[in-house]
Amino acid sequence: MTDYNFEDIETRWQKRWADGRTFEVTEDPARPKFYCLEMLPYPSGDIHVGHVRNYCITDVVARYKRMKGFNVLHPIGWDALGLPAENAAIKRGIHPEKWTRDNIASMKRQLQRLGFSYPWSREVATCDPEYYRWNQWFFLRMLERGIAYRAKAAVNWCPSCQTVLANEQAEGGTCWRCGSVVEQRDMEQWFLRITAYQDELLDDMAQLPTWPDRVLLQQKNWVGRSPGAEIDFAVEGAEPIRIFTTRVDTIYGATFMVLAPEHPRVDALMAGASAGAKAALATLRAQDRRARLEGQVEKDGVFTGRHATNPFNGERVPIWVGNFVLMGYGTGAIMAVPAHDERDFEFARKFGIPVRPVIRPAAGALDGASMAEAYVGPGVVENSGPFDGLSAEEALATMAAHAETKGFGKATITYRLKDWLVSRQRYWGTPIPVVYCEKDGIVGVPDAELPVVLPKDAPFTGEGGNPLEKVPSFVDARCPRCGGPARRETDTMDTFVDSSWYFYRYLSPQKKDGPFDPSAVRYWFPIDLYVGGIEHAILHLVYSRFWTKVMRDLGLVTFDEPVTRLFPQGMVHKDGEVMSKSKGNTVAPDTIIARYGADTLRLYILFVAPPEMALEWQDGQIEGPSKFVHRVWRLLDRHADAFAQELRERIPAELTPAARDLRRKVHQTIQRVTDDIEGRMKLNTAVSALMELVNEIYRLEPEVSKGPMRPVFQEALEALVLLLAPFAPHICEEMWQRLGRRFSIVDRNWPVADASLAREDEVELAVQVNGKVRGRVTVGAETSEEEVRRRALEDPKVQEAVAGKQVVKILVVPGRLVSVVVK
RNA sequence: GCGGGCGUAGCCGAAUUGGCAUAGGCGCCUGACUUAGGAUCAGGUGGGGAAACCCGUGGGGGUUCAAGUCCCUCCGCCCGCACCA
Repeated sequence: MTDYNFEDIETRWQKRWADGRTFEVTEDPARPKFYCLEMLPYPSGDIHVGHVRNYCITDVVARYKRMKGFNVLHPIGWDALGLPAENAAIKRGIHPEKWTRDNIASMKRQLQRLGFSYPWSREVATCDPEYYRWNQWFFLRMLERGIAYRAKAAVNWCPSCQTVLANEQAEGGTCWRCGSVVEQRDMEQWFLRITAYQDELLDDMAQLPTWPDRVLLQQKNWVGRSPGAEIDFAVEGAEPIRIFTTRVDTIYGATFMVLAPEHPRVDALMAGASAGAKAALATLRAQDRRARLEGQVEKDGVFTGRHATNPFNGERVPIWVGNFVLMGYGTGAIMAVPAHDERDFEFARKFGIPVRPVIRPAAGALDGASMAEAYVGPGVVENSGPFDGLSAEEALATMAAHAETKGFGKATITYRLKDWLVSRQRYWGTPIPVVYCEKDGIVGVPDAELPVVLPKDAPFTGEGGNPLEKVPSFVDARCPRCGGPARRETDTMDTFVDSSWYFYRYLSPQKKDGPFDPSAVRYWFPIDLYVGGIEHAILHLVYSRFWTKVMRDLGLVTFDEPVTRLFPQGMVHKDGEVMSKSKGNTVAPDTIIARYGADTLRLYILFVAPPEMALEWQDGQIEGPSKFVHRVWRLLDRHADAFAQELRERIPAELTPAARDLRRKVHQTIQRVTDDIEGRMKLNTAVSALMELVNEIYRLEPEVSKGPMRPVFQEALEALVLLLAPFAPHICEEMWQRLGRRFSIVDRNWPVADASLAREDEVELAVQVNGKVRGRVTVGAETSEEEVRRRALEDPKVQEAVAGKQVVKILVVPGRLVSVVVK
């Protein structure tokens, strides 16, 4: 007997895989392909358990698919640009590149230590100039088409990260990376016109039927499509003010108008207002923006002293400024219909503004003076001149059309989605490839001069400002058009640009004359499975969809969506909290591997919870999978070498009951493990099934491992090793070899279940009388329903329960139970 | 507040379509082997009860021969969204 020396076994096979280039793949039209993708890690320094979970899931699927005969692409890379590297440079004086490369090297060792089946020749690091040159190339293509543009806008500024952020990276008014409250600043910045694709982002969800609803719902909410109308309200002695509403059907009930405090017309309208009113306005403007955005501030407002005219009924309505109206949405101005909008109602009651119902609910008329809350349900339009009698729904279209005919409005659609702000005032990102020429303005760097490379000698002082600005050799440039002096753009790109298309680069990572090889894309795309954290639902997963659509319009790909199946894995918790560096509750995979081995860690992570659910890390729980691996080791260690020496014999036609039991369990397990991986990815129950198989082999080992039934035992051991291989690949390679089989198990055919062998010969049926189990009968699997019924009623316990009563009916659920109803 | 998900032994979790609740694992108990065991092997392990039986999937109600699963209602936890006109 030999000890299970996992360290020796694992390092030996990892080396063998590397030396044999086992997981390298090329396009092979003769075989079906499977593109198995995981979200690439940021090289922070350590692989954490969350990564391990993500990559264990994909590795099982990748190895399984390969054993099934698929040509599997399962690559990995590094999301290697970003702020932490630069902060390390400031704090510790290490260059971001060195910091990043060192981290990549140690994390790569950690991944290899886990035995993941990566084709390392395809490894991509986004900080490589040969990678980010294609960011620049895409940017120039977008610039040519007006998808990339520079504009002044109110943007989110993170004072801690010292850079601007995109809208979705400042959700809730806080920075996605550091959590600081962001400030609003008016700045000129670079944007990508994602809003040009907003309808497609919604409509193409129809092509993503296997994406989880919650992800699609989040994306849908984020795009925030609201059909409505824009209406111009005339203002006495000034230009009209345009409002946006989704309820134009209620416009006859508008009793006031409200502008956002930041609305550009407010100052002029209030020029003649009292000092008190101006002070009130200043108070509104000083309110915390984040709190305002989240509705945590009590509604407040100030009357401007001016009036507007409702174009539908010519009525004069007072113009207010209110803190609940946001400049960033619609036109920053609303018509307020307190009778039919909760917010307007609250405001109107606070300031004593009249409430006039114009929708009549089925339950009866409303009274504006006494109603306790706004009525927002359906009904019939009333008090609305020529539109009376229409349903509210009909009125929406009719009244918008009316406004358009009369020239004071039109039907429109407003979106919450804003263009993607991609410029960052930091060093460790992709330089935006443009120069500013005094004569020619903004000029793109010619393709031939790409990549624009980050200078190595930038000063990292941490004193604010982008280090690139302090590198004259970088900033001073020539205009490609006129040859005159020009200033190079020092902003760099959002790192979400890098991750928007990295999965194309894996296909041809060395390609010099383009971002990827189109024929490789035709072979490998779309991605068959994409596993990663759900926190990217509205960030990376929206940007990636957008990027592919842009690439399609550039003629680079022919499809609309890059990912067929998205599988967000659950988080890893410890002590009831998300495991994270900042919480200080992390578990280092290295420590676990040193103590238990990579195979055990992999099994534990997959076994302890279903992949989509939160996993609560509990130290003791790993003992189960650890014992299991040892049990497998001892079992194979007892028998493998002998089988390797023997001639392979056929399984006898006649089996002993024990051999029959074992064969049945083997084929049932093949069926279960295959179904569990294939369908709902229930990898936890797949591991359970393997544990059951091992328990059964142990139970039957004394009877089946010797004598004429020995080939059945051999079949069981080989099936076990094959089925376990995707989960615990090292020990299975070892055992496959010990069984006298050839390297490598990754190419072995996945076993096929024989349904006739898996079927039970006999089944025990529970017999219920009026819903209670009163007896049991064991019958052959093929017994007729008639016979089952008869046998059920023969059972003495059942007879007792039925005695003296009338049998109303008998239901037989094949293979399950018999239900007798009496009265 | 709105939307979605979840709630099963002491703990992590199983349970195709409604069909014997608690598979598998942890922990615990007993035994075997042992100088020893935090190793291994075997057995046991929802609650009550001497037993027959009864009760049990967050609480309450309903549909059904049959409910963890379907319906209503309440409670708790988690995740999204949240003054978006």
